Amino acid sequence: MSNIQITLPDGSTQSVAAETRPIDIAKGISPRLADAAIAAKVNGELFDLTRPLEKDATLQILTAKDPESLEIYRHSTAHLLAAAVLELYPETQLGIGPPIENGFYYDFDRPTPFTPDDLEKIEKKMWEIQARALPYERVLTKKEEGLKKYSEAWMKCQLIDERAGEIFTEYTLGPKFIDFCRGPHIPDTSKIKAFKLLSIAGAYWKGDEKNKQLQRIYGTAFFTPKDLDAYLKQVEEAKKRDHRKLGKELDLFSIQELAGPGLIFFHPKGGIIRKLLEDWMRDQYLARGYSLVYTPHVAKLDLWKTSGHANFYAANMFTPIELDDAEYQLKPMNCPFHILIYADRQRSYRDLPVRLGELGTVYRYERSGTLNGLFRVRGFTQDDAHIFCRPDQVEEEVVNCLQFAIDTLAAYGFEKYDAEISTWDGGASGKYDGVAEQWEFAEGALRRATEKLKINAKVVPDEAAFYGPKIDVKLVDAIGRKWQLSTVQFDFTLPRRFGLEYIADDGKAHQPIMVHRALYGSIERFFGILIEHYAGAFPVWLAPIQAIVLPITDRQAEYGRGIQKQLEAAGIRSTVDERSEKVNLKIRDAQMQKIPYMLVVGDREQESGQVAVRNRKHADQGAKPLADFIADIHKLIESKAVTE
RNA sequence: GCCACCCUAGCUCAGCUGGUAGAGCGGCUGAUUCGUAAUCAGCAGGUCGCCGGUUCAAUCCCGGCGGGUGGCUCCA
Repeated sequence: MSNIQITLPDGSTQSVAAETRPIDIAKGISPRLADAAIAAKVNGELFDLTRPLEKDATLQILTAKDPESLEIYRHSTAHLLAAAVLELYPETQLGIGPPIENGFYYDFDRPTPFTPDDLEKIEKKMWEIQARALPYERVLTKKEEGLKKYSEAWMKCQLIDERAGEIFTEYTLGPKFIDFCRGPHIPDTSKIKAFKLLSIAGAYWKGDEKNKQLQRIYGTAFFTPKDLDAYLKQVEEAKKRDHRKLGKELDLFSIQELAGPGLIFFHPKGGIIRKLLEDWMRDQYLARGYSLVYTPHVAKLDLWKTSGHANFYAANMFTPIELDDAEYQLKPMNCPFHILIYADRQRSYRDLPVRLGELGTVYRYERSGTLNGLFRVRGFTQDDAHIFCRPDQVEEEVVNCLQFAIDTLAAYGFEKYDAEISTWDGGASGKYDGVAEQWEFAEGALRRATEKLKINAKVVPDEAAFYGPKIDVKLVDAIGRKWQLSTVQFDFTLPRRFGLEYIADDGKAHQPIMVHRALYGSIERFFGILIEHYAGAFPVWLAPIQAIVLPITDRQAEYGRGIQKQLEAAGIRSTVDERSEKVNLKIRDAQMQKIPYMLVVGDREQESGQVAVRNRKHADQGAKPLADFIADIHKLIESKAVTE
């Protein structure tokens, strides 16, 4: 047998017998490396540690430190899950079982659904198999043979049929489990140290609801129990911040069964926050050259036929309302209304850009299963604006929109964000409206705008809306979750459908470029994100109650009321807690309501004419004259500070 | 919409294999007047989501409907 040359990452080379396995080389380097090894990278391709090396190659041994490792490890854990399911329920058919962002899942087809009790049983069985240190073995099978061998396994046949080459790889785990899989995997189950099955869900085969619905088991896995624990704690933390929970506890909003799902009621405390969000946005509109408009909530169905929504958006609209003269449609979008305003008079190139902004409430029929608190609702208000401009103005408009989006994020305390440009498929599928020239022009404008603003934007091909390319901004919240927020989208379709035009300097009519943009996205959703980002402890300028006066005994009640009157006069949202309760209790309640400032007043303060300031985050701040406190809090409010 | 699970006092939840319900918090009343995260006592409060079925008897078992949670799908 001839020797092959293996080059390691440090540049050193070794000559080894062909068919040597990466794990052998790792052992040769150090037993500890062999022990820590998860997989190998051979000429840039991921390899099992036990897959023989056939020719000269560069070799990297992957350990838990390498980013690819966790995915491989989770993928292997998914196989372990499937093997356990097969041992317990041999009649089960296997779907797919990939690693995902925070773990893995495996899809199964079986006549009876899994129960939460099954999850426990399966987990136990997984540990049993884990203890056997079963190897993950790579098997090569011919396509023909495979199809014959698995003729009774319908999902496997489909996968082999669609994806397999002439020879495909399978991985076995113990006597029963074998799966069509590209790999690679960890050497054996003893490497798996920490995992947990999390939930059961229905999922359609290949994600298509026309297909059979399978049973999906979600789980997660980490290299150490400590990491798993940390992850589960983070999930707990996210639960504590759940805006639905906080919305109830802080009395911000509700959804009323009698009124219908997906429809939001803003309570007084949520209402004041909404008012502030709206004011901020309207002020920004006016400061940035937008015009404010107001449009109706319904319009004749004919409008939606002209816009095309009655056709392609029908599934997401409330059904039309029959009146005596015509059918009316609750609006799912603001665009056609803004277009009507644009088209209501003749426009000169000198009038452009026309920027029409509105906080427009729209109603969309979302399937009941997709509704989710404030995040996905059936009635919501978009901070929607449409810009109609000349081609030579496009780039500046896009830059301004993106700058506006970034300023919005900063104003609410979001420091990190991602951007994504969604482009078309080059016209290959024919599913996109407009011509190549338009797409290239618009996509170029988006790209140049991100370069100019030094925004790192990922380009995602074939993800655009059918009517034009777009850029989406995703924020990263306090606990690292990403939320899709702002969007800037070109629209090649509506200007054409409505015959929009302006008279250019050549005296001829031209079609304006139309840009949709929403920065909060939806006020409801943005509110929900804010609740979770701040865990309900809103910045002082947004806090529904900014200060609460806490008299220690009834003797200071009147003094306390006087303080509150002065706060009110200074424009500070405040209350007094006059209950005959201990100050400890009042503080506890105020803390739980996340009120930024508690002004404790006892005999001492009354005599000196001061207030003892307690901050919700920094506790006791000592006594000071009320005027000083008012000056301090005014500074925070005026600067819209996100810390205090 | 589909799959699984859930719905018991205002809130959070307990209630064994069917025998018409409990706690804590909250509310009300009274006592207490207290210095930086829960003072004590008493009282009130529920056709156990709704409709139907099985049963001598249903919060519990079965079916339908409504609402919610986690997913699938979609997106603001």
